[in-house]
Amino acid sequence: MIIKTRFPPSPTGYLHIGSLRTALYNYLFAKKYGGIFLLRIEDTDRERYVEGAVESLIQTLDRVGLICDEGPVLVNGVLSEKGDYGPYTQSNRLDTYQKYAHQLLEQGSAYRCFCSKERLEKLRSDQQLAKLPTKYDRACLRLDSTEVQHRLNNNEPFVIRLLIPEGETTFKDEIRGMITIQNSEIDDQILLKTDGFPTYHLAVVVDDHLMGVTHIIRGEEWISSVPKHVLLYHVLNFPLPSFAHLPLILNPDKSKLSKRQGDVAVEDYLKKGYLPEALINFVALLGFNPSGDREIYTVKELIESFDLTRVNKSGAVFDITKLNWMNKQYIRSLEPKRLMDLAEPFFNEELDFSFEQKERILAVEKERLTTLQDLSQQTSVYSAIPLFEKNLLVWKKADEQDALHHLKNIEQILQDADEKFFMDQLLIEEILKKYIEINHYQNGNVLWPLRVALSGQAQSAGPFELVWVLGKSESIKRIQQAIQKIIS
RNA sequence: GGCCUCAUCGUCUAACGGUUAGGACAGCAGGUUCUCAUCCUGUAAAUCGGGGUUCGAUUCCCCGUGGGGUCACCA
Repeated sequence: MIIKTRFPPSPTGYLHIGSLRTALYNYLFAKKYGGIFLLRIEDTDRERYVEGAVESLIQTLDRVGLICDEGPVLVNGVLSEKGDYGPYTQSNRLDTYQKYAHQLLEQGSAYRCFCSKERLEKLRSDQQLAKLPTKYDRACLRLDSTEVQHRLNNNEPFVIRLLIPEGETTFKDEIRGMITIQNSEIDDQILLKTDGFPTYHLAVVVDDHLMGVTHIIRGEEWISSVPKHVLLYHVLNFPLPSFAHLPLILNPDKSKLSKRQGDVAVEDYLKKGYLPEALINFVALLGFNPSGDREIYTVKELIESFDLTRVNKSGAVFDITKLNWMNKQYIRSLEPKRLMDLAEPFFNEELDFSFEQKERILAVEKERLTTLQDLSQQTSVYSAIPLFEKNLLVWKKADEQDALHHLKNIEQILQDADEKFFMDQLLIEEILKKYIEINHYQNGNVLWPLRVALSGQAQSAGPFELVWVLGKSESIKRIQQAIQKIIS
């Protein structure tokens, strides 16, 4: 049997962090067993329809590397599908759901309900007042067939409800074990709405079966509706898949992760300069741990070590400070080309750096970045030197004359150096350090004023790096300006 | 409130029923470095409570307590 997992988002226009983890775990599980990762669009709520949401969803999944094996794909920006079980968008499968809903009607496993929303709301509020469980009272189940026929002839709108039998329902969750619930606790779930669209419950069961899904891995918020689904599988005579419900990702106050308390959209984090790799790594470890004392894992390693039985049962707080740390790790260690691809959009366009300059700036500044967004603020120094007081040029253990002396000498060294010198950061360091060594100077006496002359800042990248990025003429120009500052 | 469910440092987590309860992030204190960022060292910090079972419970069972989820013609 081929393992098939699925990720069925409702297209709301953004990808929730929790959904990212759900998608990732589905992906990891499928890949680990050589299975199929399926993407399905669950858009049966037309009131929440968002134009272009599917496209942006697929793009986001693409950016974080969660490419589905089956389902909707974007080819040159145009939506199409791959796989033999389509369509993979539920709004294109209405006939299928209706067919099964009517089959259940004929079987006597479901019934029509003509109750208005108003009546249902009243019923619910009365039940709440009386502190009773809120359940449909099955008024329409008691309608005789001539009455039903009469209402149908009158074109009265109706929904189709699942008739929950007596007894209890037990199912196995791969993470939590056996769970049993009394059927009397379950409402006669609406399967087909008045508009002919299915509810989640019907659509998910029908689709998962028809599409050959073997493992359902999703958030814990679904656990209470599993019994309905199990009952549906039973009356539809479908074999049961495996269920695994993931613990929730939490706000710092331990409630379910929500807007209000920070960003929840993957797109927001990408926009802020968090790397896809970091996001994936971070989210993977929210609720799962391969074994022990490691934090950084490649996707390949995650696939190898993924194990549903090692997924935690309790919720995990989304801790941005740890994400920041991890993002920093990835920025510092990512392959330069990949990093540049990700970082380029974050350079301030007004600064107008050449690609080569960007490469050097990134090589230098990546040591100091928490997110790529920091790039826009931290790089202006390479474009123009900020204003600064001449006192800043003086090393704490020296004086103006000392600074002047060294700046002049280094200016001369740079003047005499050829272009090759400025191409090689290590060579720059070697030559300037030699100047310090042979004259028995202290590092600070030379490097502090040089660094300030080049950056205009008390805190910046090192002087060798600055010379390398700024190049010959700009470096010399800045040193000359500093010299003037002291003299005048 | 009913039902379901969960429970190790502030946070993410590790620990065949036997460990001085480990690691990471954040914190604090030092150190390296021209500054920043790194890096290094050290430090503080947890098994929710009560009963069992056992020679021995973080680990198994029960009861509390606390948290969370869910109770729509939303997914």
